[in-house]
Amino acid sequence: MLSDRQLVVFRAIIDDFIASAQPVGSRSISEKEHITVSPATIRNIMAELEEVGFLEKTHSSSGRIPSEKGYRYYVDHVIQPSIIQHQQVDVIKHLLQDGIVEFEQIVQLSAEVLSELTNYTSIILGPQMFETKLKQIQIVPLSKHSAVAILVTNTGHVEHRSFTIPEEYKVADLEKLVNILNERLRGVPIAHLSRQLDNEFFMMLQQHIQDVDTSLGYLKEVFMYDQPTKLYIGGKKNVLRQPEFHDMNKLYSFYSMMENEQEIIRLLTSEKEGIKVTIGNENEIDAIKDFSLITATYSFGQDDLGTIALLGPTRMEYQKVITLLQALSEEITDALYIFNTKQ
Amino acid sequence: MLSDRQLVVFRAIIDDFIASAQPVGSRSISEKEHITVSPATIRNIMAELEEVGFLEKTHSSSGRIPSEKGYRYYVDHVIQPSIIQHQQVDVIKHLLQDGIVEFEQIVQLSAEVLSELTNYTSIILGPQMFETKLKQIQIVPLSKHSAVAILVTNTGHVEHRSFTIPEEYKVADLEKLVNILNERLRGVPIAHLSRQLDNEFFMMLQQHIQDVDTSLGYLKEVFMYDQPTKLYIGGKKNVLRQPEFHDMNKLYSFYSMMENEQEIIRLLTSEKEGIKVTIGNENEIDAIKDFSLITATYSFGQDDLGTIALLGPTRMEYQKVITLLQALSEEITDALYIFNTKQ
DNA sequence: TATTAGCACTCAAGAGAGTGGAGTGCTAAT
DNA sequence: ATTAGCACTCCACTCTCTTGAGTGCTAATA
Repeated sequence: MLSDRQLVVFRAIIDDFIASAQPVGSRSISEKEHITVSPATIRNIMAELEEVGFLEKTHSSSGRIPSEKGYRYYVDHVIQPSIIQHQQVDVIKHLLQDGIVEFEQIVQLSAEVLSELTNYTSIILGPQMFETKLKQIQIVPLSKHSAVAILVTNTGHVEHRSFTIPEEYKVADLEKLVNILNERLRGVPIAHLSRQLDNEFFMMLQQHIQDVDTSLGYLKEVFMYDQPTKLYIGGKKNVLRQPEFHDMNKLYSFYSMMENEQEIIRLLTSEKEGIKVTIGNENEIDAIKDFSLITATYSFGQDDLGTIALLGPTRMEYQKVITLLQALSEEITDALYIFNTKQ
Repeated sequence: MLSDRQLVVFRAIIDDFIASAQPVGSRSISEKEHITVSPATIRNIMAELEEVGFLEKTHSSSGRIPSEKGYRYYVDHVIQPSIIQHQQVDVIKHLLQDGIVEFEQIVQLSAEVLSELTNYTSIILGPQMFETKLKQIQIVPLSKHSAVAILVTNTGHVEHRSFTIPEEYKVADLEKLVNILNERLRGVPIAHLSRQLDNEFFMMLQQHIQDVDTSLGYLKEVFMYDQPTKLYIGGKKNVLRQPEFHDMNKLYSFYSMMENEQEIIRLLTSEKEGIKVTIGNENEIDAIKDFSLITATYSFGQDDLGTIALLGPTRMEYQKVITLLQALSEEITDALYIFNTKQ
């Protein structure tokens, strides 16, 4: 689509703008080492690139800035699968391999490191536990009228919830119930728990315990929290370092969005594997229409996908960030695979 | 210290500035309903207030703004223990009483509501668990080489950590160990757990299990996480609404600090009960030398203190905020008391 | 035919100068 | 004691002017 000449200039302009955040003039491009033509020639090429919609001017006599369409082309066709940023990935590699203590710690730390390496905001979405299975249910009574239900998964994840024991119940009843549940529910995917409770067990339980309705109601409530997908965010402060966001309204809507976990989860939840780049107005959410979002998936077990993402200005270091995310997602997948099989 | 006249004017100026964030002129004060004197008289009084250091000018012919010393006097001597903001407290009261499901949810929600009611940033520090006691230890094996240790407190709090089982161990050994620990440690304050493990049990355990050193080492590691004091923050975006913070450097240092949980915890951890106000430079941490911090404590059980705090500009609605925090801390204390005794 | 030097043109951004207005302090009159 | 009145100060705004970095176009060049 673009001639070689155009491509060279286009890339130079994008790289320059990504670094400086300032409109790029023909002179500064012609002065670059690998470019030998005069500013006038650059201007002609720039005019061509503007013609196809890859560049824009901020005013009639200003330098050029890349358009969103330009970034899109850059990401899709210009970026080369480059040499992976070894030094950077290594930092995280060490984190992941050194001592895998707790999955959550790793992820939290990865998010922080990632945002420091890039100066953007990093978001990591914990895997959705489609494949995670119930290992054990336990109920620890705290007093006559309250108890904690604890739920352990095969991945070592622990969820818990305290609840009040209805008057008419006895601890013994609960224990009986838990025993039955443990026998029958062990190995059931977490995601199917509440459905399971509804279906097959209602009848069976009736044989053992009276007043099934209430007890089921309670248990369902305990297990129903719709699997809180955990979210780890690092470097929210980094938006403040970008000149394009030195604007209170943009900042406000950004930080508002960042306080709304549900929205972020919706934004990042992805079915497809691989890297996805959405640029500026391609984003559905208004608050980040000035941002670019790059997401990569990592796998957890065979079917579960988690997401790593970076959120920064449309003027983002796509090349660096994409290779970094790609490498990192593989690292995490590997680390989790080891983590999984060790168990 | 201040005459009645001075006090009336002083309060009027502070209230005006808190509302407008603009230097206050003599005319606008003299026009207030409850003030009958002329601007010239106000100017004289203003000069007196400036003399004692309660007011400042931004330049020689500007209106007055309160100094930090002025705010200090205002907080210490001018604010009246006012009618409690019933409507506002009621919102939270309902939250707390409606259905106490999970302590953490309540606190999280309180933080959000608090920041919305005030337009400042709210921080709630979970109680330090001096008084919280161990209810039960459980170990759920996940595989041959890994297990999760779960720790339930009498307050329904659950902590967990997964760990690798050393080669030479058998699950049976662990179970024996846990049984012993459960017998002997039940009721021990969480804070003393690891000390207890060190002292008395070493010898006793030796009788039952060989290779005590290693097992103790593992268990200590599991229980050692120095009780992560949980932090709930709401309304970080609200700083952006304050004109005095429309400055990237201030914002950056604020948000940087907000990403540093340890520092916040250190800032809020308090030994004394009651409300504490620190204004501007009274704060030790540079990042909030332009802020005022108001902290109130709530009690959890007999000895444990948690903290609720609000962070806003020095131009803060002290009166409203102080009464609100006071009321809220009582509500939380009450709610927790009920929560505790129910168990 | 592609390149480039040259030139006229545009526009943002910054510097000065001028103005209006909101504020002050001081003094003299009430 | 209070206040009207006045001179004064300084910010904030507007206007104009200048500068410089950029453009597009044209005509000359290789």
